[in-house]
Amino acid sequence: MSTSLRRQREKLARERLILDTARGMLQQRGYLGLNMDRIAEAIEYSKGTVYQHFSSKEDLIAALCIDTAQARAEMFRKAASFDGNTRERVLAIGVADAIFIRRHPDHFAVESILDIQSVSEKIPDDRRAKWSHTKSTMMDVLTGIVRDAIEAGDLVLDDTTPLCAPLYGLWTQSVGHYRITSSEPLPPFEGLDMHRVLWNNYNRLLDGYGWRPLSTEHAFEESAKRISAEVFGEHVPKGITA
Amino acid sequence: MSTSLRRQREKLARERLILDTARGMLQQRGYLGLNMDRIAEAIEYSKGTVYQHFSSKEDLIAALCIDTAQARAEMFRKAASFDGNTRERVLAIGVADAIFIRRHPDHFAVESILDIQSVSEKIPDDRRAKWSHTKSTMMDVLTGIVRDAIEAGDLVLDDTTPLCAPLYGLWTQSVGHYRITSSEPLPPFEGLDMHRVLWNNYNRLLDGYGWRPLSTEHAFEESAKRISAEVFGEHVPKGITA
Amino acid sequence: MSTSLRRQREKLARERLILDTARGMLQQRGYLGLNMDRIAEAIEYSKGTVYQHFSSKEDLIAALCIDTAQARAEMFRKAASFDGNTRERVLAIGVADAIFIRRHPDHFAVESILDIQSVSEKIPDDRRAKWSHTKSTMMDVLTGIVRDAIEAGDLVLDDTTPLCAPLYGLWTQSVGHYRITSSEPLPPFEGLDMHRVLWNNYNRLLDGYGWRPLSTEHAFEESAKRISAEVFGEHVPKGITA
Amino acid sequence: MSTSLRRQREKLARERLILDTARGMLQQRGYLGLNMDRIAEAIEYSKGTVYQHFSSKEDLIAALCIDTAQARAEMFRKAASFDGNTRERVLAIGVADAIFIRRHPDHFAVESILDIQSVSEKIPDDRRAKWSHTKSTMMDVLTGIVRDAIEAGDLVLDDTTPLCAPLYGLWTQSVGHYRITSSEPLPPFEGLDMHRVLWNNYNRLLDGYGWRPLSTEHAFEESAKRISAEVFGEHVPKGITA
DNA sequence: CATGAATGAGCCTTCATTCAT
DNA sequence: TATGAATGAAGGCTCATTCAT
Repeated sequence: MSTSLRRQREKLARERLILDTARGMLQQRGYLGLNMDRIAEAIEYSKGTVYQHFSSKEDLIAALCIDTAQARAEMFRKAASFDGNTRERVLAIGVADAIFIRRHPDHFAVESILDIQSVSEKIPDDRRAKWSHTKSTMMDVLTGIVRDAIEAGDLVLDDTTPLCAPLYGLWTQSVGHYRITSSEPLPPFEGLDMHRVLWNNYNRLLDGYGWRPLSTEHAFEESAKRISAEVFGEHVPKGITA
Repeated sequence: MSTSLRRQREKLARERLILDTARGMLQQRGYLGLNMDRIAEAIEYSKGTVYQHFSSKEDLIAALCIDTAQARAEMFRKAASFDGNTRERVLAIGVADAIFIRRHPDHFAVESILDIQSVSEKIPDDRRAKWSHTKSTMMDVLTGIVRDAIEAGDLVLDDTTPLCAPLYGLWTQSVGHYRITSSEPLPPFEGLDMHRVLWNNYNRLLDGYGWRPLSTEHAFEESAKRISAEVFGEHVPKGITA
Repeated sequence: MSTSLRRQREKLARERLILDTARGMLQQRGYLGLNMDRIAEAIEYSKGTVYQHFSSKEDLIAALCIDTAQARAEMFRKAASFDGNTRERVLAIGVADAIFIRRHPDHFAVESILDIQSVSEKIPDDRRAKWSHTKSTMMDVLTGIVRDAIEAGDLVLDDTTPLCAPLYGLWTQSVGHYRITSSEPLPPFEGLDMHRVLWNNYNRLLDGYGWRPLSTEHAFEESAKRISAEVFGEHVPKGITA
Repeated sequence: MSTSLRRQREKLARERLILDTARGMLQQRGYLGLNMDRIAEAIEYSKGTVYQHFSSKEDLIAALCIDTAQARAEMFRKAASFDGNTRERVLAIGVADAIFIRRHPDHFAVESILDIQSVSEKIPDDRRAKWSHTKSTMMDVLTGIVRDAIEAGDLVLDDTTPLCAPLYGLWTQSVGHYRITSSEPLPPFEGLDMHRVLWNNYNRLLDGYGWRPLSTEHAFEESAKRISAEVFGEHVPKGITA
């Protein structure tokens, strides 16, 4: 029946509305400022209605996280499919992440809430499964690039180094960079463009792995510009180019 | 008078007791699981007594953070004074941090609480000042090593690269590593020794900077063993050596 | 819909219940004896419900004050419209106030709480506005009578005497009388009917102003009886007549 | 022994110190802002010491009240002994009170605290007795003047009017004036010099009683100036003269 | 006598969740 | 299905008072 189809659509739209509202609140007032009353008021529906979509506050936060992580995964997928050499493609991930952080500056903070045990245990199983799946999807994209690089001979890893090692280097830097820049800058970093330093460190690390072409052999800033424009239709994020 | 000296000692001991108890709670139940009632009950003193030491819950958390950060700074200082080349000394910091993380697996989680605005604004000025000072101290140790490396000719940085750039690479990896390992491991990393991967990435990054001696020129695993033993009187942390 | 109308009614009834309960508590145990827990218990609703009506303890006290002040204003309005000469009308206000004090012996004590700065600053803006408005309304009634008296030639004020001067004389006596009688009576007043003394002093003051007819020219006790009966449907308060 | 005499002196001095400190606190931060911790800190003695002087917070407040009331009684006594006619002497009390209010603007607020039952019942018997005695003393001075006035033929009261009636008119106005001026001024009173209005009303009331000489027969403003200067060594308080 | 650490009842307020309508 | 009034456990904080030293 078309009625139920319309209902279906409306339900999805309301779910979107709740998520977007909650995200805004989280950004502005932090975890402690997020509460079900305020959400209900902001979306102009009742609290009961919110609970029809999300079984608990924790469930809502998990949904929020998954929602953003899916957007991130999609960006990574696009980045990985950039038409260039493998080193360009791995850097495309870096570009994607820089853009993502700019778009969702609060994502990691929300994510870290899910690691709190008392929160985590209230997430329904189906939601938890979806969360795992989303993260896996994201990692698969990344390991795919490394595999391609090895196949293409751009990267050579010795037997004791796992496939994901270079990825882990990029990953830790990205996460750490997010954490560090979300506090007050420490004196030695004050006034510096840390995004740029991060980008350079990506290259130093990959150079250290000997992933070809090295940063001394290729103008990756040019690549970054092309990736931003072609893949994401945006200007290259501040910091990646001088 | 000896009486007041004893009082002084008892006060310090109780402060220790509160901090240790609170730390344990934070580890087990997160920020929301930490509450003044529970602490008072656990230490078998009244709530009022807790408040005589810390003016608010936030003040207590800040004190907790400073307490651990001071231990970390002290470890960094010791590491930096290791009698070896500059590259060994910078890796000594990595060793120190690995040991620190093993000893205080919850530190960064606590630290991130202080970045929440609603928390931060309740920290008394004197405590806040101490917190800043502790962080600065720590960074000074690190920049000192880079300066020494440049002076000794072990490291050459071009004009566009700030002094702290290689540090930032290590720093982001350390922080990111902590964040990542505090959640469930993702599939590609499952079963791997991520400490070891981290340690290798430190070396790859420094190799990428051309910081001499390169990891291909020196057996840093040996250095790590010596550092652990000589500086910290411990076995080298799991992961740094194969 | 009739459902929501009933809800509306119930809500108002509960608000009444809370106010009346709180008033009783304030009377019996003072500001410090008024607490939200006790109120909730007394009305047999939960604390949360009380807070759905009044956003804070201070808000509740303000509401209490406004509630009673509105009753007072209404009594003043009725008194002022008494069909008699202007001096009778101004005394009608005195009669009204005597009845009011008998009905609400605690009102001024509550009112004085609102003057405490720490209390005042927690009153929400809308409530504060209503409070101001209520007080203004009351004063307008009073100045109206003076204006009428001057117009009718019953009262002549020289240039240096403001319109509200005789009012202020009545006002201060009323407020002072309230304050004084709420403590233990002092020796010279012991056993006396202070209401009667107050009433006489009203007349002496108005005589001092030459407000016609003077108390020597008119039997105001008779007027008081009529006012009590006709305007308020009550016996004249004890004290006004011998 | 002279030692114990010195002790005695020191004790009295400390009692003064505590009272003065407490008074200041009450003025600045109200009843809720007055607490034993803060007092002890301010006087730089320990809490235990404060409790050696006053058995409870309520006892302290009562002592505070008595202390100020004694000063007031003393001022009244001086005023009553002014060398003039009885009407001048009764107005001297008004002048005294105006000066008193200027010196101790918070006195009545403190006094009203003692009327709260839960406070009152914690006052030790000896303190309570002293409080009663102080108030009686004050009233005796006043009734003395009325008695003198009747004896001198300046005032004639009919049989139904108690001796203290005119006094009560002044008293209520004084107390009411204090209460009213301690809140925000209401619109009709805004911008007016209410002290002056009060003073005029004193005269109107006494004129209403026919207390000779009437305000039309004598320049009481001149008397007020003399009283202020001769009795209290101060300028006449603002308001009493134009 | 003086001290001040310790106490703990008491208070205000918040907010996730339920459920009758 | 939507509503939102009602709930009540939970938690942060204060402060008068006591008492061992």
